[in-house]
Amino acid sequence: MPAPHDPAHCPGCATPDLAFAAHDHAHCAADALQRAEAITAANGARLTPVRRRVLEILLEDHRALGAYDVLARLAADGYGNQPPIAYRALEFLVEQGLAHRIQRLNAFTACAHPGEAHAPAFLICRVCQSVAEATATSARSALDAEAAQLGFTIERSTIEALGLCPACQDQP
Amino acid sequence: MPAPHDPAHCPGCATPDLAFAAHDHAHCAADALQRAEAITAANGARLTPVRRRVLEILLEDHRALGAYDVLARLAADGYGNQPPIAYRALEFLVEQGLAHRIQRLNAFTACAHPGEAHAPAFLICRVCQSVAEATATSARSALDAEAAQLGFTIERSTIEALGLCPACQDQP
DNA sequence: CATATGTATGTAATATCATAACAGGTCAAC
DNA sequence: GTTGACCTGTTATGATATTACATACATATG
Ligand SMILES: [Zn+2]
Ligand SMILES: [Zn+2]
Ligand SMILES: [Zn+2]
Ligand SMILES: [Zn+2]
Repeated sequence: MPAPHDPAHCPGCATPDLAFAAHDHAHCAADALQRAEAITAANGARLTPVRRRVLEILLEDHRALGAYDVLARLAADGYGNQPPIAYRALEFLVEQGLAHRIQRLNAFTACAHPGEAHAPAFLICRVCQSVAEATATSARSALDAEAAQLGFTIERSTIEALGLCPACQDQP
Repeated sequence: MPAPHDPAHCPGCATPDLAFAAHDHAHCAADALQRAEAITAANGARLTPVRRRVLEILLEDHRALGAYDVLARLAADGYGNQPPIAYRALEFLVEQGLAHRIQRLNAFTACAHPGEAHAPAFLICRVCQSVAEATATSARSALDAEAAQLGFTIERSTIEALGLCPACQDQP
């Protein structure tokens, strides 16, 4: 088990929204898993083996996986291979704030900021399929303001963008 | 054929984002259809009977319809009843900027500002299912700025919000 | 007018994504 | 040790979307 560490002094943790930047992803993933344990415990929820495994799979890289992709991986690991197995675990992770659903892709990705209140925006590279979770605080406030003008109360928002990540802009 | 009119002096046209406001929706829809004729003509595209009918169906109110809902309506009108009939017409309308896809609902809605460059945000009421197309210019700029910081270039964005429209907030 | 070409529509088959409903297992509280 | 809550396994089905190919229509050209 990795030693607990202080995010404020960790080079990996200091850089936000690092999906597109070179970073110690093993650290990134291990840290997320460790937080997941703490968060679920605090919520009185159980991070069971399947659920934990699904999170590990999502954490393998900064991409989004469809439920059936996850399911195939689970089946290979000896878990059940029927859709509800994957959908239930994914739903749990989303409820606990450990994963997000990407509407545009009908897919799921691990949350980059578990346990922190945040308004995420997702930047999806149409070439390499990587997905970065950016902070959309200002976009979200602008949206709230616009909605308020029309008398609409926002409960949940979806902010996603499709385009080219830094790496894929350089080799067209 | 309705007489052409000057949007700047038309009460219906003067109020933007009127989905939630009481308005002359017949005017709203007729105007959109008339614009659609002009836009497709200008683009050298053909607003054929099916395509026109699909747009009319979407314009019936400020809601989003699934492809199969549209398809059922088309079939009732004597058009083909296989999925591609609906999907192709919808795709055409989206390409021409006459309709938008609502990712969250797997559904389509008529564009409220056809022919105008605009960054739309969709406000979806979870009670009455109405969908308002708001202008998300400032939210979109904020998103562009955040993306630019990460070196990401946005090509298309999806901004959607789920919540309560003014009418549904009053009767909970 | 005849025919070639591009574009639109009709249809069948299939792929992909998602949920309902129920059965059985685990675990802790009582 | 029984109860009840929750989790997992399984079957079946529903909802959304695309591929591939055939046919019909428009219009451009000889
Ligand atoms: Zn990482
Ligand atoms: Zn997140
Ligand atoms: Zn209207
Ligand atoms: Zn629009």
